Amino acid sequence: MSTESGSGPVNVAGVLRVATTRTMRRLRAVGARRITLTQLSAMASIQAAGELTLGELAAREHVQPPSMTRVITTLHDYGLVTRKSDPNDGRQVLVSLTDKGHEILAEEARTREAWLADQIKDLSEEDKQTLVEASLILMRLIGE
Amino acid sequence: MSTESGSGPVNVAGVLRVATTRTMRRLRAVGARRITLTQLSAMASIQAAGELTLGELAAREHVQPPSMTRVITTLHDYGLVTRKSDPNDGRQVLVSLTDKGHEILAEEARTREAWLADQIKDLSEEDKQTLVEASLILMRLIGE
DNA sequence: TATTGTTATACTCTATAACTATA
DNA sequence: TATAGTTATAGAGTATAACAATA
Repeated sequence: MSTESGSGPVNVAGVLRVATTRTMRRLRAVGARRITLTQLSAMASIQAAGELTLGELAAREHVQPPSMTRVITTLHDYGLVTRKSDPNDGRQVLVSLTDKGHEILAEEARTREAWLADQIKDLSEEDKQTLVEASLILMRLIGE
Repeated sequence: MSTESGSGPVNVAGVLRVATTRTMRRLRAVGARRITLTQLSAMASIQAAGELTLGELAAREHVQPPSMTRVITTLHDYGLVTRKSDPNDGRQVLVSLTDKGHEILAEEARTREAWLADQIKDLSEEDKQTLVEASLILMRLIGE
């Protein structure tokens, strides 16, 4: 967990934790106020899958089913997702995006990331590459 | 905001947002259940400063004063921080860690980061370095 | 009057436990 | 009886608006 560098051993986990915590706070604070980060993330997963059960979605997002029920209920109230019973197994609920959901997802993703993208745009190509690589390492690390 | 690479332009902000969101979820979920990430982060800032006002602390943590009041109230209830009026300006509240606070901070930081550190330990030195560099770029980007 | 912090209020995110419906 | 999802409940984290105390 320690990496030697110019100034001695580095607590990688600690540095990463602080950076992640503060980046999340900023991303939340900067939000467009219509769709939350959690909802956006869920919608992105639904879009990627096309259609999937609530349980699968909860697993992919690493949250418990009751948490996902809430997210989906809100998105359904907004008219952004559809829910229907699986014809083969009435216990399961199949979730997908509505047309409006696809539109809003694209629009929100742009708006939501505008601030971050704006900070990033002046970075060197090398720094951008570092951020992308670190993101990929993280996704691998946390199992997604 | 786009970085050309082998497979075309990359949405750096988007990739980073997803990675950050999921890493935070994992870090919260893995927590030791006594002290939260927010409290831990506040305590680390207090320790770094030695003693500081509630307002300064809120600014460093990028939260509003009422949010920090809550965090400090909880930590005070736990006996981990002291609050006293600034003798030179009765409006201000000076916050510092108690002995127990220092102990718990050290212990919690270890426990809390253990999971992440465990994932990280098998990475190549190069990947570790990438995570550290990305963290530093992020901290610079979000203004801390 | 301006500043610092607190209280009141509200909303999101998340979890666990208990319940319902279906298999 | 086992599984998928929902409802009930609770606590953390955060914000804005209104207030109190001090300068």
